[in-house]
Amino acid sequence: MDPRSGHKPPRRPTMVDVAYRAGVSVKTVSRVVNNAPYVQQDLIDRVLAAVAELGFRRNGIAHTLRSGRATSTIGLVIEEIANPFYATIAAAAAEVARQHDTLLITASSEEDPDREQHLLLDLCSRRVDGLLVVPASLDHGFLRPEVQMGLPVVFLDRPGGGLEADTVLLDNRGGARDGVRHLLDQGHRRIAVLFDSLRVYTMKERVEGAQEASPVVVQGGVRDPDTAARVVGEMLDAADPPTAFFSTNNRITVGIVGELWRRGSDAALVGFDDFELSHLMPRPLTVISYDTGALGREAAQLLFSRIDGSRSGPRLVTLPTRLLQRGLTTVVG
Amino acid sequence: MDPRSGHKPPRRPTMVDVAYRAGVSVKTVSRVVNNAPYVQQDLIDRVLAAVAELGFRRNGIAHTLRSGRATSTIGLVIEEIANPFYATIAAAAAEVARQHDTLLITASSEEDPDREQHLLLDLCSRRVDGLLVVPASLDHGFLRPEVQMGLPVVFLDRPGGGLEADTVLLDNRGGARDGVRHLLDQGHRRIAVLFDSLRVYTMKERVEGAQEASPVVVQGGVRDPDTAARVVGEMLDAADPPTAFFSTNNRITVGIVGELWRRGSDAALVGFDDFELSHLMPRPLTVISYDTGALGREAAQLLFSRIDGSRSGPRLVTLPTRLLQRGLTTVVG
DNA sequence: TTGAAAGCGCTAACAG
DNA sequence: CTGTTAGCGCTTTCAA
Repeated sequence: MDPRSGHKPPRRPTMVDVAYRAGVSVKTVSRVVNNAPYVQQDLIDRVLAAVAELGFRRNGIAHTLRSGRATSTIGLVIEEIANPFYATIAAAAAEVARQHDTLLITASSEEDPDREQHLLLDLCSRRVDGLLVVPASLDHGFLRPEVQMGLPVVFLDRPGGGLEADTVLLDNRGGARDGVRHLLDQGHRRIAVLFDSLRVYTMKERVEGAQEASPVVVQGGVRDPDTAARVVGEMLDAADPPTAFFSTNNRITVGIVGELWRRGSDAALVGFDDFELSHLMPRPLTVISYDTGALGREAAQLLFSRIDGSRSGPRLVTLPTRLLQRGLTTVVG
Repeated sequence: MDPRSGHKPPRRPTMVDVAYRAGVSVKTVSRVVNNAPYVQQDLIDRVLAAVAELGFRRNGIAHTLRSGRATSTIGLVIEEIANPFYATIAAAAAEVARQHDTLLITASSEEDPDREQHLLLDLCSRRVDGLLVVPASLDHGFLRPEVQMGLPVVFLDRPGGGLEADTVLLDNRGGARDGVRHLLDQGHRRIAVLFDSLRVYTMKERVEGAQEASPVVVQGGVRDPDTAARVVGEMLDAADPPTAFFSTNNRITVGIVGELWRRGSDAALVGFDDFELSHLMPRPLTVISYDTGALGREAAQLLFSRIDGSRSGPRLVTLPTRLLQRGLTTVVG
């Protein structure tokens, strides 16, 4: 590019530039910029004028490096930002962070352990003040050096592996148990439980919770609503069909709702997770609900208590679930 | 605290520590850590061993300050992280960022112009490489110095004010026009348009687009589903009721669906925004759909093209909408 | 191929 | 109250 082409020099003004322009020392500029006390109004005015004229803005990088203070940034590693569950967690964490004048870097692991590790270590390099992690892998030992040097880590939704750290979980097992008991109370004895994979912590807990309540028919590999619909169809067409279904997540629940509605079936349905518009589903259902925001909030609060210096042993918080009636009570068709 | 209480010194090892331990110079450590060429394998091994033993991790703050390179961070300021619309935008932006080895700081303005300004300037201090902004205020002139010094800014969903910058919008006006025309084609002549506030850019565009297609009855102040339901009830109970409703966002749409269902009304409904589970709504409806992810993706791609040096004039991208049939086709009741 | 010295922009610790 | 000096941890010269 032609250096004479009139582009403003892309170099940002520094405190030295401001000091020169205002005719004061750099330290005075620093004091004014940081609202330090004991500066003459006269100098304050001159500095602020120079700041405005030059378009100066403190370089937070240099500030953080020199002062050794916190970056006022925390990291959140989740599976998928667009998923409403994680989005709600992120929003709650961001709000707690804001109360501590801290910003949130959110990144998706996409369930990939390598990616999770890469992201977490990158965040460590950036010297975040703390880490909120929905584990995608079973081993987080690679974080141990960082934790030993004072980096607080909180796991949420699932326990982390190979690292002692605060953890916030849902009562998956208890919720599932309650859900199946609810069906038993209504007289159901043939109950089918649909789940995706037992390798996912929450799913395993939920299936086991269901089994604690009653012997049930379990069916895995249900990874999306369409599969759920197909599986329900097959079960209802088979001999001695289930009179009730228990779903272990809301994607499965939605698939079941659709299929039961299409068939005009009156089979009962209890599903883990509430979801938006569940009250407008075309048939009644019961959901196992919980406070997703609380998950993020509790985790973030725990994190900041550590950042603020709390040194007690690792804490485990388990959040309760509750049953709610959902769906339109007039049957469609 | 007792200094002898066995806590590991919270001081992180630096390249100096690693160099000392490996018996090499700091510069060699730097070379190894950064995978620079021309280092003897022997030294590489010793340095890596020392790195592992000490739990060294490069201080990204110092790296960024000294090298003057990008922070590999971009900022996204939206209204509300938990809202699926913004969550989808954030996910798309994060994915594009990832392709550029960049992390995303997401912050909510909560529609508060002061908070928006504070957040944006904070992000500038942190020397993010670029800014993605869903405007909450009408004037972003305060960003001009930063933009002049080379900070790329892209507005999305709404135009920014007082600042020339790339912008990515939806075709709100055209979508609304198409929606109302769809109702006209079906023979409807008494069409009610429900909206929240004309001070919101997208809402104003949508209402005006509807009016471009046909004279309609407009009703503002509809800020949530319950209000929408109440308003619909009042309209249907009045003399000469509308035969069709046009909703300007999905919250209003959901409220209308519920009320029409409760009344068993066969009034037609077209709503701006598609939404999750719209296909399971207990009555037919038509939605004006668009690719929310594309909004975030286009904006982020535009941002990175600027970060990578593109210097053409400000660009405006408008994304298309399309009509889709939703809802269960058997009427509930 | 390796190292010594300087310095990124800022603030801590002094001295005045 | 204000200024000078040194240095955060790293990378960029530039010698060796």
